Amino acid sequence: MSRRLTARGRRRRKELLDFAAHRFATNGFHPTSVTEIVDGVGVGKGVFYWYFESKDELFRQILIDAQRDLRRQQRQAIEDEPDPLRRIEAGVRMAVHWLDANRHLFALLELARTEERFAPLVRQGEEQAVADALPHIQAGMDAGLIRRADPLVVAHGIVGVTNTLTRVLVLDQGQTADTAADAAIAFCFEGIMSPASARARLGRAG
Amino acid sequence: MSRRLTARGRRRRKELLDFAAHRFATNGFHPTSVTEIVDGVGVGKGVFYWYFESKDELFRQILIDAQRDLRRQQRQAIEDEPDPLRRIEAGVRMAVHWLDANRHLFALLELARTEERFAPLVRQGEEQAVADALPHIQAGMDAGLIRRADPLVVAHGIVGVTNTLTRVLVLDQGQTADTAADAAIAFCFEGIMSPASARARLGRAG
Amino acid sequence: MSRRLTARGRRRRKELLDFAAHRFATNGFHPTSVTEIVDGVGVGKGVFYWYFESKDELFRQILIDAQRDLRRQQRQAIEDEPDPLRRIEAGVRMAVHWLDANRHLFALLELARTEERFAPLVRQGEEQAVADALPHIQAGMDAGLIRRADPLVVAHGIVGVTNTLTRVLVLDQGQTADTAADAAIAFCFEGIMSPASARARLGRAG
Amino acid sequence: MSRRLTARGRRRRKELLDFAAHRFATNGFHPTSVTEIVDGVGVGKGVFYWYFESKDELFRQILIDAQRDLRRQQRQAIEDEPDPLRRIEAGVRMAVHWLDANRHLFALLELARTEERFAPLVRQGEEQAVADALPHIQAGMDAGLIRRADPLVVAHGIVGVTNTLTRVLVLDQGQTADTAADAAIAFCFEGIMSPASARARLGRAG
DNA sequence: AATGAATGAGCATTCATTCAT
DNA sequence: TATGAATGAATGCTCATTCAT
Repeated sequence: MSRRLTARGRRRRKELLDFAAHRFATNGFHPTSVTEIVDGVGVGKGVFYWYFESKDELFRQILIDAQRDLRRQQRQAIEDEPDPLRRIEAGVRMAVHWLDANRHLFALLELARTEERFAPLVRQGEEQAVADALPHIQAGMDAGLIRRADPLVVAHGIVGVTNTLTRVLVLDQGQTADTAADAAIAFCFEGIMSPASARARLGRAG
Repeated sequence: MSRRLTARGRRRRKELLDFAAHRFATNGFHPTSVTEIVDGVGVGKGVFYWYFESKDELFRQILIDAQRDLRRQQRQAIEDEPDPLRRIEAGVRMAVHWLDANRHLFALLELARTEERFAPLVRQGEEQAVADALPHIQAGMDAGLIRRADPLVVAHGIVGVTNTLTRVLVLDQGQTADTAADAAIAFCFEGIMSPASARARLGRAG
Repeated sequence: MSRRLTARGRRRRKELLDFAAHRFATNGFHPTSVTEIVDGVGVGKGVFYWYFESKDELFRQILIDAQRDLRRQQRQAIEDEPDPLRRIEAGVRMAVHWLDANRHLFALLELARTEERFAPLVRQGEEQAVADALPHIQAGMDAGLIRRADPLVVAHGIVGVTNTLTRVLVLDQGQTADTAADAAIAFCFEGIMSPASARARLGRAG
Repeated sequence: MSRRLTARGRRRRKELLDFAAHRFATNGFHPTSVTEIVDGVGVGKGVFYWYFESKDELFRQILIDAQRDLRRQQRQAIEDEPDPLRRIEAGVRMAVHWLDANRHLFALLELARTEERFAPLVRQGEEQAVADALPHIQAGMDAGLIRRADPLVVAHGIVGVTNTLTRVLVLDQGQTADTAADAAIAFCFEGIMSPASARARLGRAG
């Protein structure tokens, strides 16, 4: 594919991508038919296959675009922060906001992870995100701000808390992105123990 | 469809449930056809519809059974622990072990969450799990072991970290369930900050 | 495929094969749709795929059956003839009659030869037919009844004349199979030269 | 569609005809799409429909051109031969050479004959070829060089042997056109019987 | 003359479900 | 209980053809 497109062509393609993304998120990938998509956009069936090689390829394109957009925004959000912990905080905050604003894409990424055909793409994006976070975590450890631990575990833990709390607090319970971000950051930074019991545990662990 | 079944009938039904669960996890729900399932088990199509009203209902049954099993095992793991933090730890540890041993059901639960038709079932199971955890978290707070915070946030945070780290460390990277459980518990209990910076942050926060 | 079929199933399958063979012969393979076939037989679309793996496979089956039938009849026609030339004559005669009686299959074999996907099947059948004829040609040569020449060329020449004259005389011009068979046999046996000029040519050739 | 074309236009048209002829011969008429053709030639779709009314018309044009070319060459090959048998021999020889050199067109003519839509064109060309041969056959009979028989049968017999042996010996077995021509001429002229048995048969037949 | 974009009927095939036996 | 056979709507995709530019 990768046709050379006119401005009009690029607009059509975008229209199809957006419409499909919303339908996939609402209805699921399999239950959403190509017919449904082209009818929704108001074009003939051939148009779909003019812009995309297949329904699968369209989905892949949506996933790639989504991950690229999130990454770009996270980078921008982070770039001016000098402090490692603040950089992590900014990244988490931006993730929550992005997932809130693009909840259909959030749903799609989770969906894609469950289909062997698309999972590698999601995993790859996630590895990228973790790789992006790693230097800051490392810097935090070097500066004595972050506990010594496997930076990969730290990164994945942060991602897990962020995604889960966004889903529950923002999407299910309707709280604001900022509230959810605060909660996620607090959980990630301090854990659940009280300072007293933490000290006790630390003492035990060495 | 709550037929009264003979022992042989119950075995047949179980066979179908198990085979379908594995196929769904490997291939996806939609791409796995009823024909594929009955062929795999070696029976005719009528048998399927004797035991299950529909393919959807079969999937629902798998989900219900899985959640019931996990819950039962978690309860057993917890019941002898007197200390709230230890109860939480035991719960997390059991979850990681169960998700490791039943990774196809893990995949299925994630899959079901992405399909509006099945998502309520998963959400309901999760709410149940959170409700089960809440008293212990509350007890931990009352005993001064756990930081004061919204217990719901705490519960969901724990679940998020547990699921994510199990997926990444155990399923993707092949580490043992115990290693992953240790990592999850450490992350949840202590967070990522070093004691020093935690003290600083606490001071700031009030 | 090669399902185990009940008597009813075998009848259905035959119905589909016959109907499709006639449609393919009249309309062509590509222009005849599966829908057309199942509608013509008066069954649902699934029935087609219950009995055949694909439209291609159905066509292949038709070709195989046709070639098997022709071969069987030729064998029977020949078996009581003691004289090699008479055996060849009987074979040609039977071929003309069969092609007349099964003109739709005649058309199909020619059609199949033009599609790379099916051509090997036709070529194989033809090689079989030639191989079947070879011993009689050889016997004729050994008995001094047939000119010494490459038996393969002889066999293919006979097949070519037989097919062509059947098509032109019987199918296009409406003459009887017997008339066409006489013409084919005369052409093959004696060629087109007059005895006088043949003698002259023979003298020349040595 | 008999547009007046510039020199460049004529070249483009020829390019499309040639490319299509080869694709049709390799892939079949139906399986070859217009898109495939225009992509192969490196032009847009509009160009195709500028030069040809439809895909069918393009195919018809290829067939007409092919038959015209073969006929012209056969005429030239024959014109200097005074002897009727030599004229027939020259015609057969040229046919074998032409079919060898233009095997894709050979395939196309056979293909076209199997599709009711195009068959009349092929039949017409063949009737033309037969009509062209008839006077020479008649002259041969009048001169006592050719056995008295229906000249039409003689003509079609020759065509059948020529086509078949060319296909088998040249295309399938890779022999030279001249070898095949020799074989075809020998078969047509003398038939398969030995002189002795021919005499016996002649005596019998009258 | 030429292009990229669009059309939409049509195609082979699948599949959840039903039913007669 | 169980089976083989049947249903037919629906699916992803193709393709000859048309059209605005």
